[in-house]
Amino acid sequence: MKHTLESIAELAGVSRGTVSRVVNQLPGVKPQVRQKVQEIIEQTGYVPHPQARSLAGGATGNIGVIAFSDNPDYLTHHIFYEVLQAIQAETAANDYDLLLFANRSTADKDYWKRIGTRRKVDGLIIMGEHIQEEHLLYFRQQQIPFVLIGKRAYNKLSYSCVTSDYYSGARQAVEHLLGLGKRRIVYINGLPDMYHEQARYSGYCDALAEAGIDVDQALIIEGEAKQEIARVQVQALFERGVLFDGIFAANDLMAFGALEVLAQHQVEVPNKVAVAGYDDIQAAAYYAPPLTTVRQDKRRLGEEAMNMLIAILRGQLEPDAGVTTVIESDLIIRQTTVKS
Amino acid sequence: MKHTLESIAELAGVSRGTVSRVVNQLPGVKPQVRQKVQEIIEQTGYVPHPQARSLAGGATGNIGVIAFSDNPDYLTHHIFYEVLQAIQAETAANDYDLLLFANRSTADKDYWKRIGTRRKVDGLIIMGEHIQEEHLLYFRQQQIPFVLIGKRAYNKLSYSCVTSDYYSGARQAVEHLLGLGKRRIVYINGLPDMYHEQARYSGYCDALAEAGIDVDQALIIEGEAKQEIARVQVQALFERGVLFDGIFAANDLMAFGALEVLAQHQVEVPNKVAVAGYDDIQAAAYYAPPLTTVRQDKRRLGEEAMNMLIAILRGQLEPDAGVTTVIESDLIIRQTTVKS
DNA sequence: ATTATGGATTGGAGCGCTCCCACAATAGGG
DNA sequence: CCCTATTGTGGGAGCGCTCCAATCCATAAT
Repeated sequence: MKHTLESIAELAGVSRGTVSRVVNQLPGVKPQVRQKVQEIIEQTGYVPHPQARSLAGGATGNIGVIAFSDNPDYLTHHIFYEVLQAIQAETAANDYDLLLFANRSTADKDYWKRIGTRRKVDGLIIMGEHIQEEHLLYFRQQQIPFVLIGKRAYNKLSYSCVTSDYYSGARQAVEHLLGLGKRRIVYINGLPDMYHEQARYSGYCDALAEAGIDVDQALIIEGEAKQEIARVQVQALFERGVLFDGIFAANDLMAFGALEVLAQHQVEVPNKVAVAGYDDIQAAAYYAPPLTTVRQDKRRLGEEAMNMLIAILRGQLEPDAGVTTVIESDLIIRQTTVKS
Repeated sequence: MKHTLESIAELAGVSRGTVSRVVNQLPGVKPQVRQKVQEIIEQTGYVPHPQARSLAGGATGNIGVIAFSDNPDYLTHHIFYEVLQAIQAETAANDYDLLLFANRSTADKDYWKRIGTRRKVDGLIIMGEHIQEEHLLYFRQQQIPFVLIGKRAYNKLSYSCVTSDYYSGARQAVEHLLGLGKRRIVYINGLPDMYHEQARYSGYCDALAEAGIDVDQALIIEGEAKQEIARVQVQALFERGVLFDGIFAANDLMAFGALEVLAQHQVEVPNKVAVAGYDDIQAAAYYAPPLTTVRQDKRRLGEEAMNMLIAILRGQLEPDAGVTTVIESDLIIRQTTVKS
């Protein structure tokens, strides 16, 4: 039993237009008529046809999520899937459906453009490490409203985003290490050209500054944000004879890499060297020893991004308003810094 | 510059119908005409409007994935997100888009029905632990072709599915434990009413049988598939004074639970008791000691499911053909069974 | 009672496609 | 060279909706 606007209209003894107004909660319908129509809709279980609606110029009722990452295991990477999960829940709660895209620049170079050409979404949440200004300019030009998760600096672009407080997260971690009496704290950076790496680095520097310690560039490690790279680089520190008593890594896997090297050199953790990571991936709690790390609130990250996007879609927020919502992070103290 | 069938038709000097036939690769167009039209399409970058197409009775170009799970962290749970990732990649490669649904029966009870009423997908991949026959009957009745990941037994229903080989996975794990000389192997089951739990249990029994060992029901533990439950139940084994020298758990988290209790009782692993898990979640490799476990090939699970669904959508496979594709699993040997 | 006024309601046009039938062009057989 | 098969092509109808004049109907003001 398929119902359409027309069939509902007939049943209610009104016209198509009126039913449409009721369905879309638009003004200009007498309360009694609205009520009557609503009853019929309830009885029949009528649901508007999304494709027809969207073809006629309305919305699609879909939200897109795209992850820009060259990592084929993008979902596994960091905390994507936990954020995604929150977004999905929020999307469903707001009666939208969720389209999941993932762009690996290595494969189909222009994959991400299909979001524009196919026009299947009303709005977009953009995540990932490989977001380019080009991408955002395109979506803006295609008039697809978007919200970023994670902040970035661009020349020509003002956009809204949700980001966790990397500055304060890093600062908490480093202050914690300082509080343990550590003075020479290595910072294992990821790719330093990203906004959040800079924020973390500032947190690191400010924490040291407040403790009256100068930043020693010999303790700053940069490179790809991978476990293997961290391992090699911490090994190099040993070979160069650099002394240190603490390590703060920009993500948990890099902390694991550092811990492996420490174990190889039979350095006592946390007594000789204390280690803190970032992200609180599931494995962090299970690592031996369990890893002290900064936990991002992935659920809120996703929720706030959706709320912001919905505000934009409802016209309550300008698409290029450039609002930034910052989500606090918590330091989770485990045994790489404090003996249980 | 927006193009439509009509505008392309005009440019090519043919009719809408002809262009449509070219776009959809239908027969009945002279080669030269087809070529000509194809050129114009290429030049203009014309892309058919999916909503219009679908309204007019065509396909949506979307594949849905739904996870039935009461766990709010469904994506985190087991290996969902790794399978999802593979599905996404495969979907994109086949020029479909992916809609992600997640049903928690606790929240909106009829959430999953929107997939039927909204008709946004051409086909569905169904995952999760809480799939009911009712769900599948509904999708069948709504004529939405689907493929399951994981096998199940239903009365009235024949469906196609992709599942990993739980029987052989379990058997490999148990044979491995037997090979270490273990004789009294505990099996920590999840919810035993599921097909794959039964398959695993058969694998366990058959491995024992071949080694000439009788199954001792005192060694079989059942309950919810959670770390906490496993912990409590292994603790109970100690309290009851049950002797054992091996543990095979139906998932990694339960293996972790068991290992915690062993550590508390200062039981040497693997010498006194060897432990194997199932799934190979990321944390398994990082656990102390690293966990021997059965790795499911999540990528192939997703890929095969998509391939099967696409075959159905192309009419190459009957929706109710009842084909089962079995994906082998590998035993990953780590230090809970073999000292490094 | 009559007209202005503004909100409620109607229904046509059109979104871009697929489906399908009618018709045109071509090929084959006598 | 004409008549019939066959294949190729054109375009109307319609999918279910939104948008937008045009029209209708109350009510209040004259």
